[in-house]
Amino acid sequence: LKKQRVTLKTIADSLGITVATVSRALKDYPDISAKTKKAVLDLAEKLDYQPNLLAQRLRGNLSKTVGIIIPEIVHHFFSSVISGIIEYADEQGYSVFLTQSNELMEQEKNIAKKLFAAGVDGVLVSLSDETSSVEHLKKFLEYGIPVVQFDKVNFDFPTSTIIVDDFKGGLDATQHLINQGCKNILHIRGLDLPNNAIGRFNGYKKALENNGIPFREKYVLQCERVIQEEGYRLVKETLESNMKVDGVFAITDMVAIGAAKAIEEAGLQIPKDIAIVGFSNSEITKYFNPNISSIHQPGFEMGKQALEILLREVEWSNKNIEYKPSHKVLKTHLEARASSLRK
Amino acid sequence: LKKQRVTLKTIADSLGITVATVSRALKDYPDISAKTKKAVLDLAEKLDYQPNLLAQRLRGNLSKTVGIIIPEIVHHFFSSVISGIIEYADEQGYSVFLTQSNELMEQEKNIAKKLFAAGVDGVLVSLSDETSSVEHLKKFLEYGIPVVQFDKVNFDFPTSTIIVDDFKGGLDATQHLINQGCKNILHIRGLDLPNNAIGRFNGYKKALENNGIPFREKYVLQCERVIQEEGYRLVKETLESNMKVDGVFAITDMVAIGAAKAIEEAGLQIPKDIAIVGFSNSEITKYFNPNISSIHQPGFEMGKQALEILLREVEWSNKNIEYKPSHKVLKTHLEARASSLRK
DNA sequence: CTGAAAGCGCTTACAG
DNA sequence: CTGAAAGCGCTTACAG
Repeated sequence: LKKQRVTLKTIADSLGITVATVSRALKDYPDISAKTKKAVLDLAEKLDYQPNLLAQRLRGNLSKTVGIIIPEIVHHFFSSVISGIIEYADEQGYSVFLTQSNELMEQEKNIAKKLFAAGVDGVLVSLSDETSSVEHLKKFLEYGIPVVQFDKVNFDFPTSTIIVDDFKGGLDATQHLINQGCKNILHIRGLDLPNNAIGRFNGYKKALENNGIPFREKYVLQCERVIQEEGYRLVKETLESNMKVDGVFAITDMVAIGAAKAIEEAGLQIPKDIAIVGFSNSEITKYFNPNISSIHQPGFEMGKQALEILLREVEWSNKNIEYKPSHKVLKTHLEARASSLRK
Repeated sequence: LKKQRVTLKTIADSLGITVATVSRALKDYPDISAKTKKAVLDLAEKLDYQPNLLAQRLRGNLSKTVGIIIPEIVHHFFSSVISGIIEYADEQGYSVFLTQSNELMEQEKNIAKKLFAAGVDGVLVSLSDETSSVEHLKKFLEYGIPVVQFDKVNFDFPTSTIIVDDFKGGLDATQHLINQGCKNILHIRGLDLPNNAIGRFNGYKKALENNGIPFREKYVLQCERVIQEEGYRLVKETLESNMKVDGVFAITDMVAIGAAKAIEEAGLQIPKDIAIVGFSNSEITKYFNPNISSIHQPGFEMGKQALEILLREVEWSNKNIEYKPSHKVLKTHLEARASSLRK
């Protein structure tokens, strides 16, 4: 014998009034008599009435749901972002429709359709590494559904963005290696498209320039996918080719760890022979031996702020208020550890 | 100028028919004329019609949403579970309402209320370490909303469960240490309540018994919280007390890493002086130096299967079919690595 | 073969 | 102060 869910009707019938009155009493409308209000509130409390969210949302033409498209859930940085989003969504009475693209543009397209069908009020997206066009996301804007891009964004797509200062991160990482005496610094970069790969690369270049170190194309290696194995492969090949290397700035911590393995296998010492800096300051940097220096990226904060921006725009959109996309850049900082500290 | 969402009415008006007919045409009802059907399908395609999920769900008295209560999102094992859940939910046309308890019973209670209000069709829950009573989850069952517990479960609560074989894991881990020549094996256990802490502890005990090694209370240390720092603190204290230790079986990989740090700081060698085995086979075990031996736990698989079980029960519940809770135990296996292999 | 009607649970402008 | 009615977008039993 299943219990039946308590609705406005349950309360109304039991009190001999209409659902309209019950609804108003619960929502503290001014015109309700004190007596009725008390009766309704007491009974609602007693029966543990919970409004049906689906009905409220359908009626209000608002789903109170936001979609998130993320490249990978099993990932320290992204799961931190998710955690920030969920916490703030909860505070604001929003539900979150979480999806992952697995870094594939095709999946991103399918997901976009589903989110649209689900009637989300807004979308938070971090683009896949493959995403070369954002056609599949334009539909949201056409229907007045705000989109906020975070971490991996396309600046040609006119939405708000929130990223970390990848340029500054790349600059700081490289300057730190130079300060430690490195002169032949390898940069293992990411794919062509993602702004974070570009920003970090530009920071690397600028740091060399600032210190009068010539930029050499062959000191920039590109991952086919941003994974540990690629860091390992690229550094192994480089060391076997007898290129002179005394520092490595890797696009991510996992790539840095791959590099570290190749360096150790070559019989070289970290940081004495080759110093290493990664990016993200993920948990793993503190457990790998040697501890990996890294650029800290505030994931939780990014998630929270991305949703703040989005919900503000959702409100504006509902009120038909025109707004301009905003562009936020969160600060990064270097956490110098054993992998680069030569002292 | 925002575009308006396409509804059945948009199509009906444009074709001069009623929404009922449009609905039937789209759902491939038998009685529709070929001509009407084609006209509707063509226009729906052209306008990229997507049914309003809220309306469908309200009408069908099914939210097609399941709630997940998880202790921590930023956690390798749990994020793998989430990933498995989301993938299968997507296949089945379900949405997922993801929440985290932060290992706090109080938060778990609040979350349960929210999930109920949200009208989820079912709930997947991994209990917080603190959870001593499941009163807050009973309401779901009373209303015919199935609950499946995973990983950290309470067997007194009559729902289906899916866990890994913690007993076998603890047994294998300890037997392995014994095989490597350890005779004085420390077990760093988790809290009193979680079944996984109990199972692993019992496996430890049984392995000692199987090998005629006496069980000694003082070789079992308990974490106040299951975190790295506790592994460090407990092992450090033990070593300082001059207790004889040549092996450590830790409740989790992070606790094992804390233990490893304490051992190294004491000037002892891993695995020569003290061998270590952790639990979960998280990513970090492969990057820590020395690589940490661990018991593999299939997170993605657990998430997927938990949802499979849940959705089956949701269906039964909707059809008022009686069912008995099922209890699934996934296999674990040891991944022996440098931290315990003495050769 | 298709329309008219009812209803899922809610909210709110309109009456009285 | 409260009721009656309409409507959010859908589905489906009932007519014809």
